[in-house]
Amino acid sequence: MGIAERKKRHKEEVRTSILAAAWQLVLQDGWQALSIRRIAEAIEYSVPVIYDHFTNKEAILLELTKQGFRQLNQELIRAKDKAKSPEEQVEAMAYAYWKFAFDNPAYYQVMYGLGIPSCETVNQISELGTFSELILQPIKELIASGKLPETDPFLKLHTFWSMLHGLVSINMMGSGENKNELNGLVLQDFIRGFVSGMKT
Amino acid sequence: MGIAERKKRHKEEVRTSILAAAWQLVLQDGWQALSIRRIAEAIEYSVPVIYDHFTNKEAILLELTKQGFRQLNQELIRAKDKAKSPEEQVEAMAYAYWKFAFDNPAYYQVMYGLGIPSCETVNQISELGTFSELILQPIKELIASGKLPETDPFLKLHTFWSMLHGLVSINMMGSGENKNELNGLVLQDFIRGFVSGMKT
DNA sequence: CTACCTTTGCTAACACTGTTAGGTAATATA
DNA sequence: TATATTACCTAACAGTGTTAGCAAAGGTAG
Repeated sequence: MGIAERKKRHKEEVRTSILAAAWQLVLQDGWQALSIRRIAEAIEYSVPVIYDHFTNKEAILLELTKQGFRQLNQELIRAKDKAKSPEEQVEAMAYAYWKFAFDNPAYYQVMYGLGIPSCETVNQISELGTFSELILQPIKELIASGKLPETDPFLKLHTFWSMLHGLVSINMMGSGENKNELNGLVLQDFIRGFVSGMKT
Repeated sequence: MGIAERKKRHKEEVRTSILAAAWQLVLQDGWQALSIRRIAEAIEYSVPVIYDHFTNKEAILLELTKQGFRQLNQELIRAKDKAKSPEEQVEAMAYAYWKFAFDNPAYYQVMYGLGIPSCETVNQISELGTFSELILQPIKELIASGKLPETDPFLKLHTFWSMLHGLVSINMMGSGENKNELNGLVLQDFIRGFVSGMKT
């Protein structure tokens, strides 16, 4: 039954080519220029073929969102592994998160801004679980070693993530000039306020 | 020359009716359901009339964004006037910002998420100036009274705004269940970390 | 090898979207 | 009363996401 496998493999190839084409189009011309017809043209198939692989345009965006979180998680793991103490791990992950966002603005845009993340779509991103636990671990260690006041680790994670996202989000739309001046400082200010606030 | 004035007044009426209709449509069916044709139908005019008042659909969104900031500014002023010390003012404004966002999610969505705030559009929102100065003032007072280390007030404003936006943004998409539990706590955690961090 | 059936892929359409060209009828000015 | 302006509309263009229905190729069974 190698035939069925070959077909399945080919179908998989088309699927990934759809995602690759979509991603390339986004990198070239931005999210607003992404359309089903353009994807179809890029992969040299007709439009309905895309709907054999994805039920929606939103499903394609969802998949790209997952890709984004997978890559972000990898960067976070890499940063975390380099650091030793939980304090340094949290700090390094904050920097890595920030760096990922500004290195891959297109990813960051679809992971948040676009897709209009409703409750339903958010729950479909299993990668968010890995993301959470990645940050949760050093926070729990800090609590266990008594370096954090008696707070809910989920609450701390939530605060950490929220603030970091806010920093990235606001700084990404910043008005050209004073942007470069503040960019680095703002992150340092956050690190000082949140992360090193846990060391005491 | 009362005729020209009457015409001008009427034109103004149509303009505001466009904005009112757009806003009502958004409140009813969400941003995704807002279209020029639906607005035209609601105000009982043909489609091109709308383009006599707004060059774009984006221009309508921009105007609604400004409305949102105007209302937010009002709430901030109200909160600030109730408080006495600069510390309490900053704290009260954080609460007011949070409350505004969750009382008017549609406004908050267009002010940030939608419109894809680029550098150009952001610069067109003059209300952002008022917003900034509103928060900047108590921060500067804190610096002047020596309660803050020698930092750039703009940097502190930036951090304050960013974190607050992040909190709101992440908590708005939260997954139903643990949302209600954390909502209040997260803001308190922020206040404790940022505002009371300035008191020392 | 032929008949059948499933899969694969396409054309063409539907119902929308934002935007605009061009014409008509009403209104105010000379 | 003639003219110019304004107000407004119909109709179209070019694009969007999505789907119904059909043709052809592929593999399967008699």
